[in-house]
Amino acid sequence: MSATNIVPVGFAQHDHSACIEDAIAAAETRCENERLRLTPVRRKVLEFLLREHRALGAYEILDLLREVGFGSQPPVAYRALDFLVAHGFVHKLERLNAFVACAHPGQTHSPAFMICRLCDTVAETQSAPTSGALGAAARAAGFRVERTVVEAEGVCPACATKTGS
Amino acid sequence: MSATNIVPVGFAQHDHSACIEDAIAAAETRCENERLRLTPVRRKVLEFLLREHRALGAYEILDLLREVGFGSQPPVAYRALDFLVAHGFVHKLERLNAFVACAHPGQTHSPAFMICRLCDTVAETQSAPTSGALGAAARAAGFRVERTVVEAEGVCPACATKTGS
DNA sequence: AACTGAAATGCAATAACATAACAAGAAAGG
DNA sequence: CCTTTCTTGTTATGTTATTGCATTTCAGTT
Repeated sequence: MSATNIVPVGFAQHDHSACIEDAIAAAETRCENERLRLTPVRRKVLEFLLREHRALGAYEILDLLREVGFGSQPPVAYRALDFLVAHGFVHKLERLNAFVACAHPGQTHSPAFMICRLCDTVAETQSAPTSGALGAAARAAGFRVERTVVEAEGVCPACATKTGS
Repeated sequence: MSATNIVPVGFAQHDHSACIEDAIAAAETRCENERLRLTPVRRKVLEFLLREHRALGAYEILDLLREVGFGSQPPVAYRALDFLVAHGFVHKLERLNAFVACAHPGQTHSPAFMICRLCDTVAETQSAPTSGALGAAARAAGFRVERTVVEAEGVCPACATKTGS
């Protein structure tokens, strides 16, 4: 992994239309390889999340699904999200009860997030759960860590500049 | 801070009645010093959380409040919890949408939690948000971290033993 | 092509979590 | 005592998430 892979992209400009296409294509490839089914609903949900490039609530996603003619009951969205989260295409932000497309698809990762409380922009980066204070505490306690939620709330560079703080 | 302070207590036996009394007394002292009002409802909620020594949902707390004669509408519980969380007596577990009494009252801290997915026991420890991968990413991105959510999900020692895994 | 079992979807209902808005009461400070 | 502020009680509503069940679709097999 090169050093640039761990630089968050959420607070920077980038070629967005290409990033969507690439991400969809990568997801398709991976689903084929692993015999997973990227069905129309699932694909559409992933596409919405990539397009918006921000955290969306399940009901926002549901509204978008309705607009394009899919079922509009909550389970439709939640099931698609469950699939996408289970396979690492999407992450859930526990702090916001919302979902974002994974910014580092394909890499095994323990994601960590920076969430701007002013503009709600989210940047994904990597955490290292087994090193650091938490890993040490878990080893000391005999706790087996299977998954970590790491979310930092604060102010992103753009908002810090705007508000002059 | 001595090394023993970072050892989680959530997976170990301890003198529980003493720990409740001490924590309540400490909260009272601190509220007096800081001109905070530990009102009957707030005190009772803190007491419930200390007594149960596990994460309780707001509606579980509400049921307990009802049983002892307080108002039983959601805002009653949420307001007490808001106060207790704001002043560090209680933490919210974003992963569970539930609340636990702080295990390290008085210390300034960025809490981190280990949550057993089998028995729901929660142990609190310390995280070091500014060091480690997340801190480095935040500095690199120019993101100002104000608060961190660090929650590890996994299996506690007791459940690992029970299930033989 | 028909059969079968597993997976996915559609849908209705409901559960679980959380807040807004306003009236009434209690405490602190003058 | 009076005013201001904080706290509580209550009604109503908003938001997030799941359960259960019937139906359809899909992959693999006959």
